[in-house]
Amino acid sequence: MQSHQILKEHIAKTIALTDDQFDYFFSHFKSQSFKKGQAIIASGDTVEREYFVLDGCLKSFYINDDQKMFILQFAMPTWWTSDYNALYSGVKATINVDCVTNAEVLYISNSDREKLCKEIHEVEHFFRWRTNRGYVASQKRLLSFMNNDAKHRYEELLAQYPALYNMVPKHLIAAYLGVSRETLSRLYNP
Amino acid sequence: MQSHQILKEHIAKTIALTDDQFDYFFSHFKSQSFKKGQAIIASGDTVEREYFVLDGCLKSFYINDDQKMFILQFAMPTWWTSDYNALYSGVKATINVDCVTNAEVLYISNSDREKLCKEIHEVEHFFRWRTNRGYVASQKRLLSFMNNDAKHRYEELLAQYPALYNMVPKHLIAAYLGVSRETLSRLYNP
DNA sequence: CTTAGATTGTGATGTAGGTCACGTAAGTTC
DNA sequence: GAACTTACGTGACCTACATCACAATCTAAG
Repeated sequence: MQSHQILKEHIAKTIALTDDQFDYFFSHFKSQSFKKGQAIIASGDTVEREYFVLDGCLKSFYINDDQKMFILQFAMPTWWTSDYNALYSGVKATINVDCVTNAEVLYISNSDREKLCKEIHEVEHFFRWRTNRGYVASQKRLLSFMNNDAKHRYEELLAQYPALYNMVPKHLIAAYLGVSRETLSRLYNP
Repeated sequence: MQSHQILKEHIAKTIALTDDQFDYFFSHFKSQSFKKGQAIIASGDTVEREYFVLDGCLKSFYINDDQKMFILQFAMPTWWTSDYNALYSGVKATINVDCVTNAEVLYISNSDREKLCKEIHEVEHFFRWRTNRGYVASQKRLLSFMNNDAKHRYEELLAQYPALYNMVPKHLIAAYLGVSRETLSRLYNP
């Protein structure tokens, strides 16, 4: 499927744009291919773009002072990702984004998104709802962290993304769950 | 200060409305007083409104099956709160909101907010940015949970809201940090 | 084929924080 | 001002998970 069509169907779930409007909207995106392991945003970068995944899987993650990795999000097809704090506030990136698998993405610059939001009211509506959903999801995950143990969170994750199990190495799943890879290993090999 | 003025100054930080536009916007809000301890949203409710705090302090929290409380947010003056999952999706509340102190709030219905967002492009922009900031804050808190121990999170909280220390009982701070009140007590009485 | 790097399992041991139990002090209510 | 309730501290013990160490596969590059 064409990237044009993938994005169009994704947008159409939230707002109704005419074909001309969508073509104009789409003209602000560029596509790019990445290889497995390749970095898209590195800590310290100036972040100017956000990414829409067409194919493959990205991860956004934080590396702490002890070089330990914490994964905020796996971005699958039709997911958006970036270091939003850096993108919105203009500060340097503290979050990294790279490729778990080979990946195809569309990207749009922060300024083009803002321009489109201003020009087309419906587009602003779309981005408001996208963030609304992200906010609710983020609060749910926070609650799960406070409330549930690692085993419970692991089952939750697999229920939500069965594909992940055979797609990404276990130490990345551990980094998403916030446990050590050893503990994760013991969870399903008791 | 009048509630009209408090909301006006809050909104003006993000968007520019004419006086007439703001008056129209404001006409969709109603004010309400609550006593300390009073419930605003209870788990199981249908949620139709979101709340803007004028004075006092609210908390939004989750109660798990063991009757253990987890605080998502303390809402201070000029903060917004609700069960956003319930509000946006029309499902029953799973989050509770009540008053840590006596409180004055403004509230607006979900349908009036959506109507205003449609009628006034700038208003939609305001709510998009409000959620953007909330999303970034929520991700930061999630990272802090994964990365830092309870003592670190406690110091972070006090740095961010020094007022809380003398305003809310310690067991609520513990419920925000995701530790038991005993552990919190031992953190600052070593 | 061969070597180097990932990936995963598993034992031994350490620790942050939970739970239970009890005591004290400070508000509240009648 | 007595009777309750809420807030807070603290000791004893328990548990989930981290860390360290080592072995076994598996994969990819030369």
